[in-house]
Amino acid sequence: MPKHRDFKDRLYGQFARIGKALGNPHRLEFLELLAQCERTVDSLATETGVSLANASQHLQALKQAALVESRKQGLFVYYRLADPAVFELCAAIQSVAQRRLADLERLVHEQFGDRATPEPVRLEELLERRRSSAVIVLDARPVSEYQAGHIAGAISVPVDELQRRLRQLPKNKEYVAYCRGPYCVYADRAVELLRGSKRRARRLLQGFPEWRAAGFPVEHGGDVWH
Amino acid sequence: MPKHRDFKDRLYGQFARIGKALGNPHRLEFLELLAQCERTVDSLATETGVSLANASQHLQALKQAALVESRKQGLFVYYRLADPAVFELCAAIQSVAQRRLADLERLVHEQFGDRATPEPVRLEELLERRRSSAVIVLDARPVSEYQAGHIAGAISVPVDELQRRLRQLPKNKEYVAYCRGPYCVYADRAVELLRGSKRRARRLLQGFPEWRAAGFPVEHGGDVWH
DNA sequence: CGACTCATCAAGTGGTCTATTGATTACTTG
DNA sequence: CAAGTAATCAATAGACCACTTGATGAGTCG
Repeated sequence: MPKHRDFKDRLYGQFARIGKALGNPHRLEFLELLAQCERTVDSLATETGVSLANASQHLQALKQAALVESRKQGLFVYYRLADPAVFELCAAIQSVAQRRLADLERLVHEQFGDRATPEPVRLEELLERRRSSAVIVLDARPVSEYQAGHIAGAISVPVDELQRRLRQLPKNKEYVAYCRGPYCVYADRAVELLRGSKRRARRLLQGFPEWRAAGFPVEHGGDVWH
Repeated sequence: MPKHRDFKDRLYGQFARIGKALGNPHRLEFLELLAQCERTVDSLATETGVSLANASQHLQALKQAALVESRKQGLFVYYRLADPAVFELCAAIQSVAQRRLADLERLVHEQFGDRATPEPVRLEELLERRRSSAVIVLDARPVSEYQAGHIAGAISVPVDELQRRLRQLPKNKEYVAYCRGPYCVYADRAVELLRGSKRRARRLLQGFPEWRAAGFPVEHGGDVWH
C-alpha cells in the first residue's frame, strides 16, 4: 500500500461528494431552476411535483455538497446556486449527455419531433441582431425569473400570458423568444403562438443562463406592464 | 399532474445517469487516469488499489453512462474516455470542489503544506516561455502517458527515474516539470529532486490534460532515451 | 490440448439512498 | 398568545449500490 493512497482516497472522496449530489434527477432539476433565480423550497417542490419534505431533503443534500446556499426571510427559506461554476457543471453534464446518450436523443426527438421551431437562433447571432429595432427579444419565463435577470433589452411575456397579450405586440417585427434552456418548452410555445398569429418568430436555442455564462449583456429588475 | 412532467422526469433521469456515474471516488479516479491515456482494467485496478473484479464493474458503470469506451486487444481490454467533454466534466467537478469545499482545502493544505514548490507556472506563461532554449519542459509521468501525448517539446523523465538520470540533465537550464494534474505529486517530487541538485525548477500548476484542453500544442509518441 | 492470464459474470451481504409519514420547530399574523 | 404556514426533523421500508468471493469466458502460448 503506497503512502499516497490515503490522500488520494480522501481527495477523490471529496470530489465524489459533488458527483453524488449530481446523481439524482430531482436535484438536477432543482439546480436548473435555481440557475434562473433563487426560489423557496415550496415553490421548487410544487413546480417539480416533489413532496415538500422530500424537496427539503434534496436541497439539504445539495447544500452539504456546497452547490447551493440558502437564506431565510420570514417564513420562507430561499435557495440559490452557491457559485456560477455550479451552472457550468450542470451545463457540462448536459453537454456530455446530449452528445453521448442515444436514449436522450431519442427522447428529445420524440418530444420535439422535427422541432416545431426550425432555424433556432444562436447566442452570437442574437448578440449581433438584438440591437436592430426590427427585432424584439421576448422572455417567455415567469416574471420572477425575468426580474432576477434577463437578456438586456428583452421584454417579459410569460408564456401563459402571451395569448391574451398578443394584441399588444406589433406585427411587423421579428421575434426571438427564449426561456430557461434548450430543453425548456416555453420558448417553443411562444414561437408557436406568435407564428399562429402571423408574426415572424424563432426561438433562441439556449436559455438565459447560457447567455449570462457567455458574458453577454444582462439586465436586472425592470418594469412589467400588464 | 401537468403533461410535461413525464418528459421532464425522463429528461433529468438521463442527465442523472451521468451524475450517478460521477458519484463514486474510484470512478472519478479512473476517469482522471484515463484522461492521460487509455489503460487496461488490470493497470487501473493495480494503480488505484481496487480489486480487479471491482474495477471491471466500475468501468462497466462508466461505459453504461457513455463516459468511456473500450476496445479489446489480445488478452487486454483497453478503456479510454469517450469524449474530450468528459475530461471537461471532471475538471468542472474539481473546480467546484476546490472553490466550495472547505474540507478539500484543508486536505490539500495538509498534504502539500505551504507547497514545497512555490511560484507554480501557469499554462499561458509556459506557452510563452517554452520556446526559449533556456527552458526545459519535463514530463514526470510514466512513459506510456508521455507517449500517448505530451506538451510539444517536453522530454520524458518519469519521476521514478529522475534520480538516476540527473547527471544527464544540464545544470544551467531552467526546468518546468508537469504531470497529471494539479493534485498529482509527480511534478512536485521532480521539482524537489531538481532543486536538491542545485538546478532551478518550478512546477506547472496544471497537468497535461488541462494543457491539451486549452488547445495548446501537443506531440504524440517520441523517442525515450535511457 | 492444457496451462496461464485478463476480464467478466453471478450471487450474496452490508451499507447507502430515496420517498413517505407524522411530529416538531420557526416565524408571522390576528 | 393562539392559529396558521414554511420548513425541517425523525423514523421507516424498499430500492439501489459497493465490494467480495468463486466460477466462467476469452485469448495466448508452449
